[in-house]
Amino acid sequence: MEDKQSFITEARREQIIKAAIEVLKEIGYVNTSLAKIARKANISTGLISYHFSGKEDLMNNTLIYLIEQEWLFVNKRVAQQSTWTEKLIAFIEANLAYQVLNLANSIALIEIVFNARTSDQIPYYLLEDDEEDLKASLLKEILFKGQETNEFGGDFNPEVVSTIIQGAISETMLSPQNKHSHEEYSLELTKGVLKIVK
Amino acid sequence: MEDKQSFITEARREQIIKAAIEVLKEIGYVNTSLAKIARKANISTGLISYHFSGKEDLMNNTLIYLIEQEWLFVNKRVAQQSTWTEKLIAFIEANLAYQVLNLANSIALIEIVFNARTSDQIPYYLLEDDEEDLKASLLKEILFKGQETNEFGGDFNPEVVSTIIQGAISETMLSPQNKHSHEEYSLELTKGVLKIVK
DNA sequence: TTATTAATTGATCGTCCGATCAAATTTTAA
DNA sequence: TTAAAATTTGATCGGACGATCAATTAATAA
Repeated sequence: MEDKQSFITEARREQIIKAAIEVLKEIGYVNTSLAKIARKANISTGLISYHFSGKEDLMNNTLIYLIEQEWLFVNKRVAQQSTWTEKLIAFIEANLAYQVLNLANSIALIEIVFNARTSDQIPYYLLEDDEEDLKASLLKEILFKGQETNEFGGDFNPEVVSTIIQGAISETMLSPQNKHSHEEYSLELTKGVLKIVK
Repeated sequence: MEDKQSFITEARREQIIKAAIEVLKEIGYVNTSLAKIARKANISTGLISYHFSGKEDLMNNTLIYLIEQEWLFVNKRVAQQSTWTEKLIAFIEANLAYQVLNLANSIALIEIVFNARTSDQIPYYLLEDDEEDLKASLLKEILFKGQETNEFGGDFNPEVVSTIIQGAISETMLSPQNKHSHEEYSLELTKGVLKIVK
């Protein structure tokens, strides 16, 4: 039946995507080829072209997969909290935790974001997402609502603070801080953010 | 004479590097080739190989050039200030200003950092620099000294705050904030940072 | 001026890539 | 069981790449 077929196809597509993530992590976007992804997945090169319309399509689907995985993880933890302060802390901690727990995913995400481009050749990292980026929207919502309900102070710009927080989270991945552990960084970051919003 | 020769060579090398920066900005690292750089510089492909040992060598030299340009700009502005608070604000504002004034340089820097790799295949963005990164060292010094001299408060970790600031600066490039101008962002960011360190 | 060295060209080589497709295999439906 | 459809293989194609190098031109020094 269709269900079974689409199930097989879906499983194969996920297998290919996971192989792509591994290869991206190991050798980076520049050196990643369909042949190497096929070898990693123990399938033939042609099979990738059968399930994806080309390299670009595979990379786009891998990006979507990675963004969704991250979103599911972060959103789950945030949703468990009730106050905006708790949600804000959960957001930061969940992001940092995800990076540690899913290093390959985080690296693959970076490799794609900084190399893949839209059909009009604009790199994803210079794209103005806003509406499409669920994670960024969630963070902005937390900051806005926390301010509206007077749980946070009024002396900060939610848009700007949102960027600061996202930057601080991203930067952690890029600069391996030996001096302090991840827990320590998480603690210090939330402390600093609370100083800004409270 | 040697001086004249090395002067010509140096001029040619800089011409090639500047062409590389333009091409990197326009089409990204993945699509950048020596042939395209040569065409941009109106020279033959072989000439690039004459002045650089290969593509990798050219990219490494371009990276060094870009880092130095940024460093000269930022350090100059910071050095003009006397107090650590002034230096900290100058550091942030100079970084943001450089990105706006030298967009091509900033984009080319990103393209290289996220794609070029060391001889042992470690991507630069996962490298633990610390000592070599003058800009990062300067920021840490400002935070440390400001704390030592009690110009800043003691309730923050300089290493962590350094990462937060660098992340916030980098993130500005990546998320074009339409809502607020660069000046506004600069103002809000320094305000937030001062809340953390004061 | 002339011999030597430096700088530059552009054609060419081998390699790897993404994409294609006829053939083989497996799965599904009748 | 059998015909049809879906899945998978692996060889092959044209193209772009980085690198090389003999040949040419320009600059320098004697």
